[in-house]
Amino acid sequence: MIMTRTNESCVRYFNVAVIAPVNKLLIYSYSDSCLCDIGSIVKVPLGSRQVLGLICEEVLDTGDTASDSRAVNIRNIVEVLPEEFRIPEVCMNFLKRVARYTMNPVNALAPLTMGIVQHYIKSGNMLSGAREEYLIAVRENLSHEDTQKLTAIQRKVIDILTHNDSERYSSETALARAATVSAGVVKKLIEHGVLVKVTAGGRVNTNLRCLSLLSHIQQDAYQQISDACLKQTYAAFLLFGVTGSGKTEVYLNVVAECLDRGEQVLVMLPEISLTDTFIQRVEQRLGVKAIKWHSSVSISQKLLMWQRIASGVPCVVVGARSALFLPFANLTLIIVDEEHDNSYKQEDKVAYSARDMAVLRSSMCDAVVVLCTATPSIETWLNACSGKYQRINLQSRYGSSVMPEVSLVNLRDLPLNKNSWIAPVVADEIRSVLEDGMQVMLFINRRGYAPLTLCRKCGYRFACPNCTSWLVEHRSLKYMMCHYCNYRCGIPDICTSCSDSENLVSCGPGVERLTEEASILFPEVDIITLSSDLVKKPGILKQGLHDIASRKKQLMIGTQVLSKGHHFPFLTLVVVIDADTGLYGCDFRASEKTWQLIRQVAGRAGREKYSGRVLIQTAFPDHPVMKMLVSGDDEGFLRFESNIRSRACAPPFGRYVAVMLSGKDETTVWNIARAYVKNGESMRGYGICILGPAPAPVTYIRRNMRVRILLKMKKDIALLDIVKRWLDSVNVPSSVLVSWDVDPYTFM
DNA sequence: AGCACGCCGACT
DNA sequence: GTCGGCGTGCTC
Repeated sequence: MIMTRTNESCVRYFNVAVIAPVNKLLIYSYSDSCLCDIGSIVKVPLGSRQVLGLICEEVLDTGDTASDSRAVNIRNIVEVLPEEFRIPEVCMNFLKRVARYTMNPVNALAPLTMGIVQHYIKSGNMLSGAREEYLIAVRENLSHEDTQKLTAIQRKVIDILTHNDSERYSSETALARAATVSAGVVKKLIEHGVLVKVTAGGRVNTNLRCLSLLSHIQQDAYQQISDACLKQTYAAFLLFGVTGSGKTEVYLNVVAECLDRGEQVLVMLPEISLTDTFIQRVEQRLGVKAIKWHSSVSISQKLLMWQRIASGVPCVVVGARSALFLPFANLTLIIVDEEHDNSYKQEDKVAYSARDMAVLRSSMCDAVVVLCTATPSIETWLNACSGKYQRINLQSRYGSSVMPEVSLVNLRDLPLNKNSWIAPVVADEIRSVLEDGMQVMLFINRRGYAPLTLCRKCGYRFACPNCTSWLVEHRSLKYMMCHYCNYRCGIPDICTSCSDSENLVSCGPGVERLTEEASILFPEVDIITLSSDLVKKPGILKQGLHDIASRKKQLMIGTQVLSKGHHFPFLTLVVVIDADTGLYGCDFRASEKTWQLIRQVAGRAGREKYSGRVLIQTAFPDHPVMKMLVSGDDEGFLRFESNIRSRACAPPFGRYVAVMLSGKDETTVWNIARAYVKNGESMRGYGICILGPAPAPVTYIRRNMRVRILLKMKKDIALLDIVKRWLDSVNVPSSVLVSWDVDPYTFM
């Protein structure tokens, strides 16, 4: 708490990040010094209305030295929200660091931390009955005598809870059903305190714990991380383990220990569709109610959890990247699962990498961070090589399963038939596996039926009227669609240009077309097709995965949704239909992405007693990525790829900042871009190299012309301050939108 | 985001 | 001369 100076009669001045599109901090005054400090959420007047704001720093020299503060009329803070809405100091420092790193004002970042509070205030402080979720557990230290007093029926309930370790019950009726008693019995036991409701952040009930036995290798890994957590200082780990090596079991043991010590833990997952299954696993293993945090959790639930997290109660939060900005008061461990996954990179609004920011967050609060993956990003792998992260290997699969054998199908020697994307030899393989009663997965990273439709008579190609992109035919959904702006129209039967109706052809394969081919090749087989647009409703994916696990479906055809996290015991053959998309494109991460994706998909095969095979169809069998996928030489690939990056001074050896300008009027956009480049010449003195302006690869999106400027520099945070000044140096009209991305992932 | 301010065309 | 369209800019 900052002391009030006696000569100033208790009036204090603060820089406030208001929740409004204002790109700087505003000064407000407050006259009751004890209630308000850095991290307080306040209501302030802004023009004619009131908005929420976050107190960022105290201004000690107003009036005298700050020349502009005299010119403005400093208004008073209207209200300070109660203590339970205060953002802890570490979180404030973290926000400021992220703001500097991403070259944004704190205003732009503040909603990430306090957005839910804003929702709550806006809705008139109404909490629409946040029904608290819980698990039912037997009271700790229930004595033998206590049990003796119970009736036989009541003991049935206790038995269910104590003997069936891996099952957790989250409602009275579910437990009653499992114990074949009436709900009243369970209710009475709760009333008498024999059973308790375990809520999120509640005291850890250790007799609910059921950790599995670890192998020697897992035990070593666990020990290293556990020891680091005990030291209460920052440490970063790369937990490098092939799919199926038991990474999760390793870190769940550490999570359990942290909770026992009364600490807070964050587990980040790349995909929200994975959280429910994961939370179930956490709750079964650790016997605690986990806090779920992602976009589809209700506001009232979120607010309740937000306050609990801010109050510092021990808890485990499982969430998407947005959970990183929660007001943890006592965070000691962050797990970043599937650290290589590109969905950790947020690209709209404020661009940031949740993985990198998780490392930063840990280092700022003396926490331990564990990056888990089977296919590390080059960044993480190099940090592990240099000793910045401690590397832990889990290189053999748990139990008896072995890594699948990978081979290439050279499409140059074995060309595909017309309108076919499954090579005849591959079809034979698939058939023989299916005949053995095993499952097959065909992987193609393209949604829809066909990526391009053209007229063979006049050469017309169906393109989006608003973007520089082809319209993708989605035959099952009965429309053509632009994957950039969501534009849709009916599937044409005549050419837009020459009105010919005989010569429209679909070019290239998508999941739907592959399904069509497979159902002709294997008519007797049950096929399931999974892609993000076919599984929009949450239940459908779950049902689909269930059908696969129960062997109701033998052949699965899908996009990326199939590559992550799932476990199919009877899957023994994985076919990568087109490994080459993007491999020779302009993207400097193309090799890395291809390697990660194929390696992940390959990891789905042969995870239990049946060994797996992977076939990769490629026209470039000599490409180093393909060669190393076959040899399984992960380390070799990572070394090879980092050598290339090193020579080009590409990330992570140097830093890129991508700047994108877009607007309806081409000339204005180009003029602004040129003004930026001209002003940028002065940055060369700092070793900042400026490239462009150039039209973006997707030149138009929603009729907006897009022009790109790329900056290359050394990795030095001070340089970003210079770049920020450069970004402010051009007067940009509101018709042009300027956005930037430090450490960009894609350049589209 | 709102709201004021100002510049320009249409209309009493 | 005055009303009102919207593009531009500011909010402590």
